[in-house]
Amino acid sequence: MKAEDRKFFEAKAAVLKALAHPTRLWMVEQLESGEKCVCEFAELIDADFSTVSKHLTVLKQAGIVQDEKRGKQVYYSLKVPCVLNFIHCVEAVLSARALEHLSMTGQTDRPQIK
Amino acid sequence: MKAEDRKFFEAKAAVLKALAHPTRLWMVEQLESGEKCVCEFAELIDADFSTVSKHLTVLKQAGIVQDEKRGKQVYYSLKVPCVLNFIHCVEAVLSARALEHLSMTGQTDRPQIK
DNA sequence: TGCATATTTGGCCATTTGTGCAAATGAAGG
DNA sequence: CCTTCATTTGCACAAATGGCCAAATATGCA
Repeated sequence: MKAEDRKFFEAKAAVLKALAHPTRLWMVEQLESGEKCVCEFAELIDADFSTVSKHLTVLKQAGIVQDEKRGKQVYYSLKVPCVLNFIHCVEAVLSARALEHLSMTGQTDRPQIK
Repeated sequence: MKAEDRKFFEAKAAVLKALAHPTRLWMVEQLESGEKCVCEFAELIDADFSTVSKHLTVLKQAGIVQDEKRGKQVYYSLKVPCVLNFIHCVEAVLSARALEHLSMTGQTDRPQIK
């Protein structure tokens, strides 16, 4: 594999890595309905402000969200909405896996997406 | 956030995490053109067999690829082809970021990417 | 059988990641 | 200027990850 190709794969992997955390994934989905400030996120999940802030920084560095300071608050919003599409594909992976498991465990339900 | 929701986000994040590595991402893209055995991957990149094998195991656990043993070799193939679509979205994120860098280093105002 | 080939597994170690706490920054309004 | 509120940054530490080596496992063939 060429060095430039490697760079490209590293860059793409970095974007996926930013999304590959339950809290950050949740944040991205929250942003589907519009911008939110850090305090709103912190209120919805039970985590330290600094933790929330750091997760948002990771998403921002990856180029997935953008921030805007208005007054005392910082508002985050989706910068590349198509990320939502592929989260649906991730759900397809889970469904495929669930089907397999189903036939093994007999489970019939699965958490709902809102 | 409810416990079941958290589980769901953890599951989705786990799938993304499996893809969030340059080597594994490369492997998935290689599979676009059809199944490959472990030795083919090991040959194409310069890595230990055990390393290649472990990466493939991660992808398999995530439900992204499937394996089939035929003779002495184990062939891996894509199980959920739609993952390829969202890799394209990842590239869109990179493009947006590249545009932004351009405008930051250039003389004009920064255009908003939506 | 026994041997060669293909792949997986286990151990070990360096590096990265996630988290909370405490301290620092920055804006708004007395 | 001083205080307050919202957010970020630095620090420390536990946990997870990636990589290689060596050993184990599995398959096909002589």
